[in-house]
Amino acid sequence: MADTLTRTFSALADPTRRAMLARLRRGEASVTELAEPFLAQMTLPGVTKHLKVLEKAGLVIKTRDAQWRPCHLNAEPLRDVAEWMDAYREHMEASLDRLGEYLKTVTTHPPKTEP
Amino acid sequence: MADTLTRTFSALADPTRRAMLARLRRGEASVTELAEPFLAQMTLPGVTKHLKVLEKAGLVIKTRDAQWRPCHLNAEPLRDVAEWMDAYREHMEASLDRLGEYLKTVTTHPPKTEP
DNA sequence: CTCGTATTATACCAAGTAGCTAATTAACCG
DNA sequence: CGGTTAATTAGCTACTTGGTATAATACGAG
Repeated sequence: MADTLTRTFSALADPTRRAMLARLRRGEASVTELAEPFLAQMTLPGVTKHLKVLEKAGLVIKTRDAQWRPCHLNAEPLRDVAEWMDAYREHMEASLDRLGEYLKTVTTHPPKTEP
Repeated sequence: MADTLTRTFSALADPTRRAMLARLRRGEASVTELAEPFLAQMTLPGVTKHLKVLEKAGLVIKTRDAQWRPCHLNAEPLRDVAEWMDAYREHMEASLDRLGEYLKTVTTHPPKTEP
């Protein structure tokens, strides 16, 4: 279909999927566990579809335990993204400069948690 | 339409658009200059459409100079991506470990050029 | 084996995206 | 003004995506 980077980026281009990844950061979860926070807005098959996108991108690995499919995070594809972004590091800093020199006095930006 | 992160990720989820960004890393370019490497596979209006996606994501800023529209890179949205990825840094390292300890002996991976 | 729960697969629809060609706007140059 | 270049818009087709509902499969408990 497409190259790894494209698959990874398009998998990440959805708030639901990013939220699912954020959930998996806290540990393994079955499909229903994973789906639970979204069932108000979406049906289970909908969640499964999103999950499949993440799986194809290699961001999620599904194992088997009886009738459950415990899913866990695989951040390996994100390393390719990080590598790709490396080429833009200086441009990011440049855009920072453009935003204002005063930001430079604060040498580090505090880590934030993803919504 | 969608949140910033989603727009950014989906803008990046296309090899042509990533190549356009890579070109802009080397400096400003007009639309035709930007389009030139792709005209074998794509028409100019096609390029314009991609450019508009990048523009809406804020990754490209278009200015005016007579009948030319010089485009330049704006890496600022990428900082949001970098920030988002920060939360997965430890998982990336963990996935590295899982892939095999032998990879750790090769401390650096050779830099690649983006297609 | 049968029932209930967990999960996946199939079929379908609405909406969005990517590409094309052709036509249009905008700005320059003579 | 008329011609040329740069870039965009419009209108079309084909494909993909996100969602639904419904059916099918898999497993554990009785």
